Amino acid sequence: MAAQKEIKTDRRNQILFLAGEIFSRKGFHNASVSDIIQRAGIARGTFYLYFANKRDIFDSLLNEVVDELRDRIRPIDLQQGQPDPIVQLKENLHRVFEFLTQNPALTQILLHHAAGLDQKTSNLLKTFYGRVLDMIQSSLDHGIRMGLVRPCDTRILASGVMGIMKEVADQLTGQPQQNPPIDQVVEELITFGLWGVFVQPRRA
Amino acid sequence: MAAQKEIKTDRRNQILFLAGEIFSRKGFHNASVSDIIQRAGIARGTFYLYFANKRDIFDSLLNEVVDELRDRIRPIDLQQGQPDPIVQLKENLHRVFEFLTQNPALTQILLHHAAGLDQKTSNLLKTFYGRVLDMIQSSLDHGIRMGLVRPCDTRILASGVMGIMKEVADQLTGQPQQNPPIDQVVEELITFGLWGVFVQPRRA
Amino acid sequence: MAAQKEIKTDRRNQILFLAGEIFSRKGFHNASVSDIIQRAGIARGTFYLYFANKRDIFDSLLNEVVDELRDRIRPIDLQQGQPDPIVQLKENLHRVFEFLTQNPALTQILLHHAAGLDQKTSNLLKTFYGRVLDMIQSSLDHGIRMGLVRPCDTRILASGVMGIMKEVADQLTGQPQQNPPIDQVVEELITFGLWGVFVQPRRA
Amino acid sequence: MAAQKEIKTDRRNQILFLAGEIFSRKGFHNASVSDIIQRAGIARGTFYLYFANKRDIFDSLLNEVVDELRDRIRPIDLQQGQPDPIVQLKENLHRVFEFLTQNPALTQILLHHAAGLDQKTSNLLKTFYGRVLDMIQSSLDHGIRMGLVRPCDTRILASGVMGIMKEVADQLTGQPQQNPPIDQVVEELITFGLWGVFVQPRRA
DNA sequence: GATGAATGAGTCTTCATTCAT
DNA sequence: AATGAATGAAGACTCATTCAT
Repeated sequence: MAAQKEIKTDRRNQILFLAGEIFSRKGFHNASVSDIIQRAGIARGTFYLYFANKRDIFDSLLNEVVDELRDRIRPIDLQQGQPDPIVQLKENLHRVFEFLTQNPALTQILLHHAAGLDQKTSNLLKTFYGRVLDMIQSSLDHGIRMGLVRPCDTRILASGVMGIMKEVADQLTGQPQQNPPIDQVVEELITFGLWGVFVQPRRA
Repeated sequence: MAAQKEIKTDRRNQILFLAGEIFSRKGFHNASVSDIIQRAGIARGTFYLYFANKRDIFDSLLNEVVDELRDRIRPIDLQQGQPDPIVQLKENLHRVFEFLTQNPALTQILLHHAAGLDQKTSNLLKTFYGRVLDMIQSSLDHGIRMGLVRPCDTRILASGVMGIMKEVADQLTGQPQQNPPIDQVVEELITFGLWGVFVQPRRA
Repeated sequence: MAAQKEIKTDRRNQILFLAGEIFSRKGFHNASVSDIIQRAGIARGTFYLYFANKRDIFDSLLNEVVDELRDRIRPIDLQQGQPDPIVQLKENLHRVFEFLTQNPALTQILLHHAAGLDQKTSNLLKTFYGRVLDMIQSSLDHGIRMGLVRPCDTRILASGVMGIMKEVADQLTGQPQQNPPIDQVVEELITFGLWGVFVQPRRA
Repeated sequence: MAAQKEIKTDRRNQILFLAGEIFSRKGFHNASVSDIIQRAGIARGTFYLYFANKRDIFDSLLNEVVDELRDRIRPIDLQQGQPDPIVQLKENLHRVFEFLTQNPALTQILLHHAAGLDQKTSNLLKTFYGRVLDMIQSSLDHGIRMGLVRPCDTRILASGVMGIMKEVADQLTGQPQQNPPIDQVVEELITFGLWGVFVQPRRA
């Protein structure tokens, strides 16, 4: 029974994975159920044994990324005894980019094919990104209060920070290519976020 | 004759504008020609008097943004006698955000509904964004050579910079809301890009 | 007023003629009103000043051929004092082929584009061809009674005779080419119809 | 598997047959896919399971006639030991009329609804009829050289002969009716073609 | 009379989903 | 569980015809 279940799960996951590649390449509307079953080598009816409909399989993929990212993004703990906040930040970025680069198809789906599908998906994304945005913003606010971050419009900069992450993630997964090691990417981004690009230090 | 032509152009532009709102809200596939003609208050045949097909009107909108942005993004001229590079940078950002905030529907189409439509559109975007990316990267490279920018992986940071712009543009146009004045947004972004968020100056 | 009327008639005839060429080349369905007005250099609305609708102009052309052919095909008068029946036959054929070769477009419309348009046109053709068929058959019947024609299934042979005329007419008008003189064509056909192609005389 | 395939072929043939009746009655343009599926008692989508589009099913029907006729029309072999040429001719006619009378719908499609559909179909017909015409003409030429056929304009007479066949075929299939036996029709036509209708033998 | 922008009924075609085997 | 033939709702596009100018 357990073996049965596992087989079923395996089959489901296999279809899911292949569908991910298809959606990633073609987007939701251009990808047809025919594309998926052909790629998976299954019959049309079999598809509907594992997924309620085309939206269902897409949602499954999308939830997979979103859930995993939610897990990997952890609020920065400023209590004493915790690692340095910047180290925590690095670890966050590392965990996120590690997952995304290992799942380029899911990344492309999240970044390019989820927005604007319908209201339900829009809300899902809005909630997810909103939460991340809030986390970034509150970190900045906190930093300002602690005198670590210069005063600024934290809403705008939070957006900027998220934009950096999205675009770099896109760059890293957009096409099969040799990417720099994640550590280096993270290092560059953190340096950029903290001190910008200018050589001349900022004058108060 | 000129009046006639103008009337025809006006009608076309009116349909174009309303279609922009529809596409912006629903995306290409979920928006039907019926939606557009209903919104525009015209007959089905009238639509095809001004546009060859559904793709044609979408492409017209997309080209409109891309062309306009291309016009507004100007390479930074480092020759003597020209305005300070940072001033030029500010002007670029100002021109871009001004257009985008005034055309939220077009912005949403560009950011969310153009990717993955088909190969042709993919190529258009790849070319456009690629050119912008190159411009940013070469500016950074140039800055490094001139000793103004600290050495860094300019490819990654160029992506980051573009990500900032995309995400902020999205933020500013995503929903009807009161946005901060463009000048202030630009100021925040430039400060962020140059010096980051950290109060402590970077140590060599 | 008469001049006016004539002008109107001229314009109508001009459109009619050009439409004939279009229908002849494309057939009723593939020819569009746009094709016709473009060829005639008139506005869309103008077309409907002269013709009630697309069917109307087609019918006008068709009636033109059918009426003219009806005029040119005259029953063979066997009364004494009339020309030899075979001479009358030759004259019939001559009149018919003369008109058809001079109006290749109308011929093609009659032969290829009128059948199967709708019930009304079908009936028109059935009536016209039926009358011709009857005429041929009754001539044969008459000939048999007079001992000039050998006994035969006159229904079948009447069809055959009409088929000869249709196909030869098609051949003569199907494409712009140099045709043999009508007299010669008629001569060949009559010889063929009377004596066939065989050298050996038929034995009783 | 073989049974499956047969079922599928059967269904296809069934649709094909019924579509033939529809096209035969209404012609290509007046027949709608709705007509066909209604007649066949199938769903809209089912139609497109067996045929790529409306043209495809029409072409299939047309090719069916043309291919079959090509098979049934065999060049007359004048070598010694072969049946008398006139016997061969009779057999040709018999095979052709047998097929046509058994497939009146296909015959009507070939004769009335294929011409002028588009360039592709025009070429198909031109090629087919052209080949038949050449065959007839070269037979006549050959007959003249052998002294069996009187000298004549073989191009014109070849057209005439083909016209006979077309028109008689049309007559035999145009409407449900009692036709004379094929043998008798063939006999009449051959006698007509060889010796014409006149009782008086032709004088040199 | 002439114009041509506007109309909308009519068709073809696609594709996600179902269900009998 | 698996299959794939069948379904039909949905949507794009055409083009003959009208009518205000």
